[in-house]
Amino acid sequence: MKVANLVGQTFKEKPSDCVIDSHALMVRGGFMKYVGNGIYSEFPALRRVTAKIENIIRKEMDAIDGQEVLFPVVLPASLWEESGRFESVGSELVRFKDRNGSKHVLGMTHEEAAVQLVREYAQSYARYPFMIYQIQRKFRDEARPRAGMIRVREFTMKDAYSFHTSQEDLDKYYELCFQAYNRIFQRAGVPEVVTVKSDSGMMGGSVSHEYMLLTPVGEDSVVMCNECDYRSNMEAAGNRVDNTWDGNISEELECVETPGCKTIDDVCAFLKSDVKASCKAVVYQKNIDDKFVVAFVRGDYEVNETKLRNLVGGEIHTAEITADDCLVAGYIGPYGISDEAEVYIDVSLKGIKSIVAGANKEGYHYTGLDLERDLESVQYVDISKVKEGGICPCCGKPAITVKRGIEVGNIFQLGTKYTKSMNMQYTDENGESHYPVMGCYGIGVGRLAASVCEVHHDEYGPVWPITIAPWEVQICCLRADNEETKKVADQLYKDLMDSGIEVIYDDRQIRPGAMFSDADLTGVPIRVTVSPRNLKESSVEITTRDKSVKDIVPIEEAAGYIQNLRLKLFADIESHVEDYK
RNA sequence: CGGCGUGUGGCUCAGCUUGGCAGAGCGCUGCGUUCGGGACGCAGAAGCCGCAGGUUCAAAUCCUGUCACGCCGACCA
Repeated sequence: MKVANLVGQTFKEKPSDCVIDSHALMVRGGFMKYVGNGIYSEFPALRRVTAKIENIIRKEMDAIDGQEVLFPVVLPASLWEESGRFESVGSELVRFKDRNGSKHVLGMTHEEAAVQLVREYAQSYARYPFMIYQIQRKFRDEARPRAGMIRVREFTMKDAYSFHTSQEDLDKYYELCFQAYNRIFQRAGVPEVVTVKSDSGMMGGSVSHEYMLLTPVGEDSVVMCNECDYRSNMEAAGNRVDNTWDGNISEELECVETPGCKTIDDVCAFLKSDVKASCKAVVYQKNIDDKFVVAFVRGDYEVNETKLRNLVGGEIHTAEITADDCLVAGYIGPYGISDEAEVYIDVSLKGIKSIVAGANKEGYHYTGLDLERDLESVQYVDISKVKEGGICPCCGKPAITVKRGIEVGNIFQLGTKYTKSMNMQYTDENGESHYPVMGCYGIGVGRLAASVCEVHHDEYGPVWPITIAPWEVQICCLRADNEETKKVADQLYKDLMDSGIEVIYDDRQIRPGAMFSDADLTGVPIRVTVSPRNLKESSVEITTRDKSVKDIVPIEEAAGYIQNLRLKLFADIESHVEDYK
């Protein structure tokens, strides 16, 4: 391929709407073009990257006996009505009617389609276990697309679905898939992807993990322990709080006037008390009947809405409290609260002897509240967000750290949620019917490409790992108007192509600065510079995009040198790929 | 869905306060000089100033509405 013919344009200036580096570089480098909100087209350079990622995924899925299939993008609503998700999923699911008025959806995930595909086939236990997967476009009408290709509405995803006759068999396969995923990310050149326990959300099921690429621009919070292997995403992270400090002593319960103090900071400043010994109320309402749900956490903690939602057992939304309600906004406390509200008390309040809390009366707070002494009964639940420096729920040391990450993949144990609702059964050895248990496994292809760029780039452009780079070698022919130079570069291009190396060749008659800048933006790992200056020494210059190699090599040795360097770069990445245990 | 902001050649933006011929740089086309980190000169093409309505002799500029996009939040496999 010649740069001169490559469809896609580079830009010198950063587009104004690009906030993160990978987005700006991928637009500037001619990798992608904006089409609409959360919708992008891929130019050839990016398509080559995503195709390579897809092939890495394909190989690893096939290695664990996956079989590639293809589901439709448009699915009849009736399928989603079977599983109940036509109603339960929010407006991310695009629903529409065809010309006959029958309802359809755009596939945002394909559990239903997977069950539909195999429920007749897999009626005998002898067919199990098996896994099917596809690599295909999905559309999710996200509330807020952002960060270029990292969070989009239309995207390519590999989604896999496995079917088993027992939980034990699913466990075994889940572990296999867990390892296959590690290998995929290692092969894609990002061994720094970490796995975390996660909340399974709308997918249902119990066990699930997310694969997170740690980067400050990530939109998810990852909770990690510096002392042990504990890792979790914020939603699923258990919180432990140490409430043994000097001065945590009992005091008398007293109702004091706190005029105009509606926030925790106001109250603590007014009463000159420690935030640690305060109680914050966060009020929600149930979506079904608007009943109030009051969450009490220690003043310096935040509510983890996912954990609360799981406890409440239904959807909740932030409450709007009016004067007519049973709650007094700004002065809500656990002592003397209306029994019309559902109350949850967080573990962060456990063991505090003297708490400042709202008095459920306009302008008043209690001091000296001891929940275990003053309330009839206290049941502590875990509904707060973990904090930096918190206590690890695994090893018990105060070594929790919170980092940002991009979720590049996830795996779930679905159980029988879909096989039951969609009535998929098989007959076992004894002639009895059972519902198979399922696992599902996803990887966002475009998001992975963008994430790799986000983690591997410098100020001039992406630094693609050779396994997913759009090309392996780039030839820069400086002074292509010079006959001798052009001849050598042409010959090298031909030689490399003949030996099966993926080469992009820049023989445009542009100034060196512009050519180097464009090459940096393309991010090809190996660069060969052919120029009159090097030819004086009968040599060419060979460098790597990450600047670790910079050599002057005689022309006749160049092709061999490049092939060796190329193999070395592949081997470097392969050395990080773990074998199956 | 709430808050803030932005819409002017392909890209980055000025012009809007105080209404008066639609501008610059990059990019693009041609010619010439240059040539190892985004050169320079000359000549050129390219604009429903987001859209609709209003005020006015006159609107990119003022008013009203609307749409789109971005950021923060809510939400999210």
